[in-house]
Amino acid sequence: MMHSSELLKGTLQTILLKVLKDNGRMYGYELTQRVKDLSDARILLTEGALYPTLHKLEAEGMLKTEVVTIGKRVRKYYSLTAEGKSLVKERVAEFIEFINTMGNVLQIPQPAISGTPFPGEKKG
Amino acid sequence: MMHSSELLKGTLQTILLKVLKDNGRMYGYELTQRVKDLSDARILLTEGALYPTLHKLEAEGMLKTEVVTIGKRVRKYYSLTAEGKSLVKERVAEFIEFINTMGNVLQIPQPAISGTPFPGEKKG
DNA sequence: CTTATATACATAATTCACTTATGTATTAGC
DNA sequence: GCTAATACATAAGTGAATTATGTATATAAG
Repeated sequence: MMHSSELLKGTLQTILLKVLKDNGRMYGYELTQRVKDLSDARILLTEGALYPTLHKLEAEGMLKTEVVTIGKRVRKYYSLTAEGKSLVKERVAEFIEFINTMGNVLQIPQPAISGTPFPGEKKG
Repeated sequence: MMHSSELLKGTLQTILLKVLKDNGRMYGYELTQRVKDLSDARILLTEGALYPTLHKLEAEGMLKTEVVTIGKRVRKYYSLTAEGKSLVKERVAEFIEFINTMGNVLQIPQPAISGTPFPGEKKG
């Protein structure tokens, strides 16, 4: 899923489901780009993780697909099913509980969790 | 490391290092209890994950040990080396960056990350 | 035109942090 | 005397990821 950080493990399904919820129907490559943008290039999805995960979520009935041909290119659009929408809520709630728990264990002061996206970064 | 949540993966070293920093020298079993307390029983370290990780951190020079005999019981106390202290800072900073990044990707509103430990839970 | 890069999908082999299972031994509670 | 808690340790197995590979179209640069 990513070059660095062991921490991303276990977050892939949550990320894909939530980004699909927020953006409506999207195709695989588009998802990688959206996540790259949202994370300021900190999370770079690899195909080896992405496609098997999408296939799995589809097989489980969380996602439905629609194949669209653009010229000679084939795109497979994914969107949430009713079950999928329910799963997103669970997963995001679980993630929030996780960070609150970790915040207590690691004794992280509140100001450390900033409202500002990517503070202190430089352009260019 | 835990029954539920795939999310804990990759957090074990960070947890152990930070709890050792905050509590000084501790032994393995004590660490499992401290983490259980701090997490309101949400994070239950298993020995199969705990001991190999402690051994690895010791082998890497991040922890030093001291064996103490209490009656006929043997306790192995772990504490941070100078290198270990430096590693804690890195790891905690990395974790904070991780949750800020995830907060942006998942579009989690600030109030969701509460200053109150374990809101809404019930006793007993 | 040719080459490199970006777009777009897919799967197989491998890795590695974890879970599960197992083993040993002391101490405390009923 | 039995069970649970304390206290350490390691081996086998799992599964979500990485890495590697494959196919094919579109575009920009030389």
